[in-house]
Amino acid sequence: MLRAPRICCLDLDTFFVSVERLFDPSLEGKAVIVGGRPGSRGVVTACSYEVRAFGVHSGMSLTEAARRAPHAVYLPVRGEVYGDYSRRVRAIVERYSPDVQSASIDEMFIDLSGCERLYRRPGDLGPDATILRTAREIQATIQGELGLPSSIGVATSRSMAKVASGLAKPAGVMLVGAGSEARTLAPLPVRKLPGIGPVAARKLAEAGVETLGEVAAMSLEQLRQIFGAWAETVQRGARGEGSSDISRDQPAFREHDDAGDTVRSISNERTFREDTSSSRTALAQLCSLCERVCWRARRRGVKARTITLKLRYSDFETLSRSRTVPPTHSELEIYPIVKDLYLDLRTGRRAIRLLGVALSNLVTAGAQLDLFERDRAVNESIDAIRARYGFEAVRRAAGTLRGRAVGRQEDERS
DNA sequence: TCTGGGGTCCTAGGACCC
DNA sequence: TCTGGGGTCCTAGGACCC
Repeated sequence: MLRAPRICCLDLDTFFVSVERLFDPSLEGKAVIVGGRPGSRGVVTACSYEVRAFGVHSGMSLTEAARRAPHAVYLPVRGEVYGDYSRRVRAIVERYSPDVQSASIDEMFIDLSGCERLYRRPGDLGPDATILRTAREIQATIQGELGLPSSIGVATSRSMAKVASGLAKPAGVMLVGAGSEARTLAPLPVRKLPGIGPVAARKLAEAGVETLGEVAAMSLEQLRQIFGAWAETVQRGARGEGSSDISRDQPAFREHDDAGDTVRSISNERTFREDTSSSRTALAQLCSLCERVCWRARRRGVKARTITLKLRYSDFETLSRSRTVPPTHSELEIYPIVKDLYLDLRTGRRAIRLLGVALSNLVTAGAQLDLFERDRAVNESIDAIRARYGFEAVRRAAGTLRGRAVGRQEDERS
C-alpha cells in the first residue's frame, strides 16, 4: 500500500480545564488547575495555559503548584463528566470515519484511509489537501458543537501522528507529508517520542544522545541495551517509520481501553490523608477497596484469577504481593486473601502512605466456570430437580462434578 | 518539585513438568 | 543417582502513558 498521511491523532487541548469552562464560562482566560485543593496530598491532573506560564505542569504536587500559582482557581477532578464529553467527541469523529480508536480519555486515533474520494472538494489541490481540510473540519465541528478546543496531527504512522498533534498545540492541525517524517523528528528532544520516558531519556543522555535524530542514527545493539525488546519499535518510531495500524496490536503503543474493549486489570488505590500505622485503619481501607474493585468486576462481567495487594510506606518504598486463585469477583472471597497478603507483607509498624487492590488475569464471568461455581450451579440444579422428583432422582458421577439424572421414570410415579 | 490514580506491557527468577 | 534443556505458569518489580 502506498504510504500517505492518513492517520490522525486528535488530542483535546487541556481537556479537563476546557470541560470545566463549559460549566463556568468565567474560567475562560484564567489560571485553572484541576486536581484538588491547593494544600492537599495530590498532583495537578490538568492545568490551563495561563497557569503554565508560572511553571505549573501536570504531575506537579499541589503544594508546589500552590507555591507557584496561589492565585489560580483549584478544582476537583470530575471523572464521570469528562468521560461523558469524551464519548460525545468520539461520536462526532465517528461521523467522519468508521475506524476510530480511543487511546485515552482525551486522545483518539482516526484512520482516514480511503476517505479522500469521499471528502474531495473541487478546490482541493491534491489528496493531502483533502485530508488536511477534513481534519480541520473535524476540529471545527468539535469546537462548534461542544465548545472544546483540540489539536490534530496527520501522518503516515500512529506515532508520527501523535508527535505531530503535540507540535500542533494549541488548537492547530499539522500534516507531516510522506517522506518528511525523519526531518520533522530529528531536532526534537527524545522525550517527544511516545515510549521514551524519564528513565530511558536519562540513559540516552548518559550516552550523549539528546535528540530523536541521534536516536535514529544509533545501532540496534546500542538501543537494545536501553530498550530491550522495544528497541526496534523505538528505532522505527524515531525514524518516522512506525506502523499505520491504529489498533491496539502494537505493544509499544498500547494505551487506554474504552468501553467495549477487553480490560486486562481492574484496580483501586488510595493515598491516606495522613500516613497511618494502624492495622485497623489499613484493613478497613482494604475492605472498602475490595468492595469497590469487585463491584466494578461484576459490572464488567469479569472474574479475576490474580489478586494483588499494593502497599506504599511513608518513605515511598512500594511493595506488592499477589496470589492466583480460582476465578472470583466476590469480596467475600477476595478480602480474606487481601488480608492474608497484607499480614504477610507488613512487618514492624512503619507508617503506611497508600494501599491498593488490583484484579488481573481476568476471565469472562459466565464462560469459564471454576470448579466451585460449577459446583454451586450444579448444586442448584440438583436441588431443583430433587425438589420435584425426590432425592434419588439425581446422582453425582463418582469423582466428577457433573450432575446426572437417573431413575427418572420410577420417581415420576410417586 | 515530598511526589494521584487508573491503566498497559516487559523482565527476571523460580517452580514444575516432560 | 545424577544429569540437560525447553516450555509454561506464577510472582515481584518497574517503565511508561494520560
